[in-house]
Amino acid sequence: MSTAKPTKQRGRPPAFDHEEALEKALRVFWLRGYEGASMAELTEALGINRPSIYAAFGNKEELFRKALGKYLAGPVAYVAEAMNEPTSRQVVEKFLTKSAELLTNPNNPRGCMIVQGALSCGQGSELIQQELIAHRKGYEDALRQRFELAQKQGDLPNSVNASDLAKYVATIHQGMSVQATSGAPIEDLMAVVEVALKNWPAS
Amino acid sequence: MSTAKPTKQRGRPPAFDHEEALEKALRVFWLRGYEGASMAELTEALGINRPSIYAAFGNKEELFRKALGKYLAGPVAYVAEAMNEPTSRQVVEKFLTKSAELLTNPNNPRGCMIVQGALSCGQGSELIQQELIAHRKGYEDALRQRFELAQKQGDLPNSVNASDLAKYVATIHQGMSVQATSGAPIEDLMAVVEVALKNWPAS
DNA sequence: CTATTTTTGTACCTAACGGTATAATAATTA
DNA sequence: TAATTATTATACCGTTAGGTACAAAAATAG
Repeated sequence: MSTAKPTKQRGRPPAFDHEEALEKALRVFWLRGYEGASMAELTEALGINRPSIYAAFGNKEELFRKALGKYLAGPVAYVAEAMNEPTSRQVVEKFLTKSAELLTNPNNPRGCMIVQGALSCGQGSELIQQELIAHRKGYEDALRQRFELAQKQGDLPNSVNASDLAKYVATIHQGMSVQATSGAPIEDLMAVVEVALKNWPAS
Repeated sequence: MSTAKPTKQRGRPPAFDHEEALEKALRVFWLRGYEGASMAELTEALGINRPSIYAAFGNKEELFRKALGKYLAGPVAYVAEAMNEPTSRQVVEKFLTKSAELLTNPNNPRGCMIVQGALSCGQGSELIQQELIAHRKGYEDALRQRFELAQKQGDLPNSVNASDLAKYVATIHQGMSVQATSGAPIEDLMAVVEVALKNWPAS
């Protein structure tokens, strides 16, 4: 069967690019959080009319999820890369260093969208809140698994608890996100990373 | 001049206690954050009518500030106490341990109100956001000063940077607040504290 | 050229938001 | 008891929230 879609579409052509619009929505949600971002501000930022947003993305919740997808695939892609570093120490160093860069990058809103998107929220946003919690746990779990691998490979002592260590690194990352939102410059976050890594357990 | 106020007041007696009402408002703001807490939910929780709230506390912003005052004077009073510990190591141990207890206490909402009250927020809440940032910096600065004192007293090496160390501890605390909101039990936070303290610089 | 399809733009919906006018109520003072 | 004072309770204000009905517009298909 031929599912190759024809280049010529039937109706009136869309006046905006979905990916560009999502990129703009991402910036608003990143800055304001899920609840803090109003549809009015989003409409303004996307430069397209409200019914077009709803036709293209569903509703505010769906728009947030799709913008979050862009966030995961773009600015946060370094996390998966960091896991491929040869040793646990290098994994953490890369993860935290890249985090410090992202969290304070002047081209972005400050802080991490997964941390701040819906940390405290009103009664209507618990679903989004839970989804972000799940994402945070996912990253923490990836660290834990990587540390367990490191223990098998022998670059991390078996005496340490991989789960605790992962939670420690995740805690540092989340704290740095708060620090970035408070205005801490990258130098300060780098200093924190250095302190945090000063005594990394080595075999 | 006699400014001693008479025990008998003039008009209709208030039907609620200001301090109790503030305590209830505190719980709602603590759980929901500044924006996430609606006046409807606050009115419900306080059990008094809306005009009475406005008459007693001004408006939502003022109510938040007064509830925050209760938070600072009550649940968070341990921070000032922790500074009186004899050594910098003990200061941090007490600060972080007590934090872990508070952040996960089942009698409270999860997490720290100063961290989560208005981390990301909409356009109307930047003032509250800035005030909470100032409070976070205040605590961090208290740690820094305490560490500088410790260096003078000789229980902390002069080679370390007191400012960086304070930011490190504040980052751990703020990260633990996020972890608590994500559902981490106290044991996990205690384990993080242990890792964080494992190699505290000693003279 | 006409019919069909899809998106756009205007204008609007209901509900919830923070906040308040106003009158009834319950105490004290004279 | 009558006047005064402060608080309560009802009912409501204008604004903003997220979301949509509907017709005009711009393309393709026959």
